Amino acid sequence: MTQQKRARVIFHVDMNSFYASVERAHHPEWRGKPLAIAGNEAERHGIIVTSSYEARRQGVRTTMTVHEALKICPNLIVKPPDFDCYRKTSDLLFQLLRQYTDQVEKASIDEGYMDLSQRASGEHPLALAKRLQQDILTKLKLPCSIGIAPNKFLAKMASDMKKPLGLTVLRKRDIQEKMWPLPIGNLIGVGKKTEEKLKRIGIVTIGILANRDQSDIFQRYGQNGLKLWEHANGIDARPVDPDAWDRYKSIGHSVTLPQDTRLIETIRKTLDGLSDKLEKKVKGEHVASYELTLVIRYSDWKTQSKQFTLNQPLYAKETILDSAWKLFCLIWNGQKVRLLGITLSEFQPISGASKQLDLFHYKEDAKEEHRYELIEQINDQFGRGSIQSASTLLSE
DNA sequence: TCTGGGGTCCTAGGACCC
DNA sequence: TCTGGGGTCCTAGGACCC
Repeated sequence: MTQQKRARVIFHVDMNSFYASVERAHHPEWRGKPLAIAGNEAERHGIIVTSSYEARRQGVRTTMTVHEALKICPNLIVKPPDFDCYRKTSDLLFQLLRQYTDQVEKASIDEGYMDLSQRASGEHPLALAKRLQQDILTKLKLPCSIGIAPNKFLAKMASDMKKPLGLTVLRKRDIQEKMWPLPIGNLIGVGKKTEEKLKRIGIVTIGILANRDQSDIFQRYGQNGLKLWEHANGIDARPVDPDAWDRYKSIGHSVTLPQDTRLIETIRKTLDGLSDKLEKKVKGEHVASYELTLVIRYSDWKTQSKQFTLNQPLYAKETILDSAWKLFCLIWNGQKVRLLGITLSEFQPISGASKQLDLFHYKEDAKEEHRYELIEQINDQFGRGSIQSASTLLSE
């Protein structure tokens, strides 16, 4: 006989305008004022990353340019981002969450899931959430919203329903009343493109999707559509996975150039800088990569990428740069470049039994040897002489 | 609306094999 | 001989999220 499974108790903790709130915790004089976090406009990094609720009330939105934002909100305080500080604050936040349960999954820098099904105390979930929210507010001076539901998806929808400082319970039996009337664009996973597609066949609310024929949705929109249909019906079996965050699938860096360029020196220098950052990151994670992807974005926003699988582990700046440069020379169409990116993937821990060598402290000649082997492999795969011709390009 | 940077997942089409 | 069909693997590109 099948036993009725007890509903899980999942929290989704979502920090309210996290970067702006962190800045405000450090700058009390900004309290109650419209504040936005944005990069340097002159270098074309000037878009709003996040903003305080005061700024949002005046119409400031994420991805707006600073220029636009200042037009509609002239008294806006614009602060460049301090990601190191946000990461440290995030660490403190998750330490705090883990005092409540070890079943905590970090989903991004400012949001996480908690599975409180097995909590020892008989405390009501809503009371517990209230206590947690107050705890975060008192200890970190940061506001958050918490969604309480029987699965991750519903918990995330719930935390989204009331901001800032919201506490929302979304049970299965609340779906029809609380979730189905919402516009289809509010469903997590439905972006602009999908919203348009769904609206074209009359699906304008979450409820309409939920009540459409499941196999019809699958036939039209495949795996993605099926997932959306399940979510619209409150179905989501994904467990809270405390280790998910540590299992990186890829690590990448990209940068939009101050100006679109064809200058080979600028491109080479940019790739050099990205390789440098990647080496540091990969070292910190104690992994080596067996796959590299180069991304080029052109003036017209067209994006090109090329992936390269290596039979030698990749972890040193020189070899990352060699591979990236090689791929650039292979795929560049000669048009002005707007953005360059390098992403590493297919990792293996370097402390593992597979490699006895301490990869980061080995001798220079071994390093040269390794680099040579890599260039050989690149040449084998893409044709001899291309690295040399790349160097020739550079010296022109 | 002239549009950053960090990620994840899915899909369509080609290569290759039997 | 110009020609089937199924399965698997790989890769580039797109959509989405914060």
